[in-house]
Amino acid sequence: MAIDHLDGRLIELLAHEPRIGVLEASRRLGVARGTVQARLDRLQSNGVIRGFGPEVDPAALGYPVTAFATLEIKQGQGADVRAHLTTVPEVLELHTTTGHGDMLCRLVARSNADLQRVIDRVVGFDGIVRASTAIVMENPVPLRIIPLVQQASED
Amino acid sequence: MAIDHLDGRLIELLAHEPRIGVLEASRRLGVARGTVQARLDRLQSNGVIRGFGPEVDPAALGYPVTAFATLEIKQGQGADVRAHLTTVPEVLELHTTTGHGDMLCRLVARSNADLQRVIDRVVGFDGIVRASTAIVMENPVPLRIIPLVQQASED
DNA sequence: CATCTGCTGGGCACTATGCCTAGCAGTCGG
DNA sequence: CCGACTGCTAGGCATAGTGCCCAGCAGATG
Repeated sequence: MAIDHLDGRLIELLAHEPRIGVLEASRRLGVARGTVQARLDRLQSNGVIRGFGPEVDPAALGYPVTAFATLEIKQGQGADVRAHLTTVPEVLELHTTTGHGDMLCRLVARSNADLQRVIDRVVGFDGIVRASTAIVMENPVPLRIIPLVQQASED
Repeated sequence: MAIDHLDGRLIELLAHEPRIGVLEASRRLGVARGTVQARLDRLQSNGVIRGFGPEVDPAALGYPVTAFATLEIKQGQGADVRAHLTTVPEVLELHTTTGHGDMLCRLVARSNADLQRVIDRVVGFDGIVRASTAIVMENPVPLRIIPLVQQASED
């Protein structure tokens, strides 16, 4: 379940040079090719590595504005709200949380004006009582995993 | 800058079968290999596709608890707080947002008890006035981009 | 009309892949 | 102490994909 140091180095290597092959990776890590292949297989069937999907930048697609919306949901309407939000392409992510606000979602939009349209679409649904939105100005730490991998591989 | 329908189909294909090669992709899309190669190069130098890094699941690394923390920052301490949060491996993401002088960060932890340790470490810093944390219970919509790609490729 | 750009379809040498084998070191329960 | 088991090494092999080239052709543009 936990990962060892070699796993950690492999993940770091893959994160740094994603299009690298198994053979090249084995050279860099100083181990046999079969070892890298076996580790990769294990990490993937473990679920540690979910996949190698392309990381698409919403800004480059024409959606430079990101915001987080906290939604308050009417009791018992959770499933309906989830289904509704799933149909909105600008909703990139949705979580249900503890606390008074029940859901947190990440939105993108073409502009600040467009964000209004997106929010209207998001909250224009019966089960949503109230929404409060925070627009992202800067992203000092973009989604990262390497530091955690390093910590996890030192056990 | 914007992407066309072929770009969209290519990204979808890559998202669905990440380890696919250029040749196989060209067969699936019914175009020449050189075309796929050229599109991929363009999407990458465009910044639309940032990379193909491995998607690591924090839960599989032993960090099954996710939380979002809203931080209130003392005026003028922003840079220091950013630097501090960057050093905490459990901080996966950090945004500065509009609203009452705030930051929003995504945290993970080994357990609910461990989350307390992480939060203490995060807020145990001078520039942070107050923090409110929402623990994630469910993730009905995991981070996704395909619906947005589809919308963007229809123009 | 000439030029440019993007796609096609093909060819080439080189390299990586997937899959196999055999040997060897370390671990663990009996 | 032994046998079984697991994980790594090191190599071989056929197949397939890659990177890089070319000439031709269609559509858009000035």
